[in-house]
Amino acid sequence: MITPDDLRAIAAWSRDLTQPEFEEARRGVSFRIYGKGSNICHVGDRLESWTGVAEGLVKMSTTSKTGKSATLAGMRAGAWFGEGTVIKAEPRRYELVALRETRLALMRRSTFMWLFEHSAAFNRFLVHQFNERLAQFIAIAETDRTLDSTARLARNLAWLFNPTLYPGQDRTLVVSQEELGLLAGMSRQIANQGLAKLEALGLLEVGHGSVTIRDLERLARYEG
DNA sequence: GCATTAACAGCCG
DNA sequence: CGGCTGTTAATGC
Repeated sequence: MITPDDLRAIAAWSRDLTQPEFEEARRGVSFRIYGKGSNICHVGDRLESWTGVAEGLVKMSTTSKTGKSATLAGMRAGAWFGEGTVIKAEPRRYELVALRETRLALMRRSTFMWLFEHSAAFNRFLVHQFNERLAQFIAIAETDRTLDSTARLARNLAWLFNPTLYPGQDRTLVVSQEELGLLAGMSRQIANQGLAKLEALGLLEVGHGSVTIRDLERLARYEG
């Protein structure tokens, strides 16, 4: 079972629960580690747990009929996902890949359903998260075909700093240019060029193995 | 033109 | 040292 401090650290939603709700959540969470590049699940898998990223970096993507892979969301430590699959008790509709060594927190379906039935705070969190994801997916539908590589990079980066999905995060993320390339669907070299462009515009600052956001609003809206 | 892979020197932790 | 960065060359759609 996860310690209270660890749960609070990796799950912003847990901080708003009542004491009994928090204890119920704590009892239902366990961990699992995935190696770099490993598949967490394929389309159609019945990964029945609600899932949080405790450490690492995960890509959620779909593959079109023509075989092209498109990123739906990048998720860093603190992200939680899979509620749609758990609530509807249906197979996953997307692929999940660990872009680096990743530790996932798995919440039993029964625990999730208990919180869903009993906790107002938990439901508030779910609504906010649904709302944010919907906005992201609408953005994909609107613009994905026309965006150049730099704009795709900008959007994928902005997701990782979404203040609703990651409340209280600072402006710096430890992430390599290769990982950003994997996330945004481009080679490391092109990710490198894109970062240089965005840095020149003052939207972010590139460090050695890290990125610091300077202007999240403009980064999220960047379209070339 | 814009992307990819391969290669490599240089830098950083 | 090992990993990451910045850059170039060769090549492909």
